[in-house]
Amino acid sequence: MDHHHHLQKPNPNSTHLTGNIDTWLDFEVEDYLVLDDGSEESFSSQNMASSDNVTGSFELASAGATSANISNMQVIIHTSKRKNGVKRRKPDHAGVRVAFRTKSELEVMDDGFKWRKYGKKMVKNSPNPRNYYKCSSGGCNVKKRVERDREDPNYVITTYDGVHNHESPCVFYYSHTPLMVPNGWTLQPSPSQSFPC
DNA sequence: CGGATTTGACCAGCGC
DNA sequence: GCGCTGGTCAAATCCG
Repeated sequence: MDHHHHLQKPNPNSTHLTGNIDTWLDFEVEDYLVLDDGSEESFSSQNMASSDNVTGSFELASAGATSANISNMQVIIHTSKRKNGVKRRKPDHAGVRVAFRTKSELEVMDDGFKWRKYGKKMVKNSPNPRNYYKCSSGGCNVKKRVERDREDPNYVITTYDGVHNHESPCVFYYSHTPLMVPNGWTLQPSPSQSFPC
């Protein structure tokens, strides 16, 4: 799969961010894939290549030309979980799940999509609630969960589940090739400074 | 009034 | 089966 595309960050709508963009973009390679609870299978970059749940992974590197200090962020994509060969998830799920972890004071980040909150749950062993969102675009059943990291409350863990059947309403430039990218992100053929939203 | 959110109820896996 | 847990539903409520 593609390497080293320029990564456009999700829409950092400043009206919803108290911190600056640098805070928002403060990813570290090891920062993203900590899935929280024991029921989740989590992958490290080492074992994911051998995991049969992983359909694909790719590495995104910033071209370094912009002020965006995304450095070598890596994103995990994996399919529906299986147990004893039986899919546990509903078939209408696209089966693609992406999780990453960002340092943010805000739980909700504007990633360019419209989300409708449909649930909130306290999870075991965490003082922080987990919030459930569904993409509010018609016919698109992408979901995401947002929760604050249990052992480092400065971080927010966002898990996207599924692939949008539509483009982000705020994408102006995007590749004509339907590459698989994390929801809310777009691959760009070349570095760009413009973030239309 | 219409759409989003809140919140307890409900449900489905899973382990025992 | 039963209880625990996480995910979803939906009625009530909120808010523009």
